Amino acid sequence: MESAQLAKIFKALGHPTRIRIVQHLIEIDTCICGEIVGIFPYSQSTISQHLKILKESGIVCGEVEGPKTYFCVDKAVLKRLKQFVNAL
Amino acid sequence: MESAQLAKIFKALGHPTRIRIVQHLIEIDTCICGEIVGIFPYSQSTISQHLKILKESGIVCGEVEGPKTYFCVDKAVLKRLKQFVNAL
DNA sequence: ACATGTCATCGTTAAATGCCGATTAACGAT
DNA sequence: ATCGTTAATCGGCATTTAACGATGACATGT
Repeated sequence: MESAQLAKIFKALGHPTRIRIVQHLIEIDTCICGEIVGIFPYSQSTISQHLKILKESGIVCGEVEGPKTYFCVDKAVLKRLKQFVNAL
Repeated sequence: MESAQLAKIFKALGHPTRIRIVQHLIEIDTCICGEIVGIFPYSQSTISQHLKILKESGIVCGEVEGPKTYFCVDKAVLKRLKQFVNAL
């Protein structure tokens, strides 16, 4: 992985709320935006924006199912991230 | 480690140049600011600023030795970072 | 004492970020 | 066809970031 792509992932994780979203997604395996909105003291649009950033970095993926979108952590990307960090 | 401190480290690594600075510091073990300036196409002030951000996150530490400052990666912090990422 | 080398900091600029409320889009149920 | 639910996007705002050149601080060599 090149530093530009890695930087994007690190940048995405460079916000407390987004770290906790990722942690929650790993625990829960998958969940919809609305559930995450219920956990944090931020508006729906803000959480949606955070999810967009996480998605764009590649660490999280979302699957549209009807009106809902199911989010989950991309395990392959997470694995690559772990490999990179461990190689440091 | 709490998500606020971790986010700071991730944020610090959320820039391609800063990732490469950290990689270089790990390879070289320790080096002065001027050497890093010579590697990247950025001004001395910009590199100094990047080093400051890395230092403030805790992942890098600098030791003033006369007119020079020797930078190196804080291995304890790096270890904690690895532990956190691996626990994801 | 003075010049040199090394680095941090200041001031500035353009761009990006974080947050919000409001709007829009799309689906499912009535 | 309309309504409620869900989520993405838009416009706006204040703040932060990334980059630069210029300046300042300090130790060392002459």
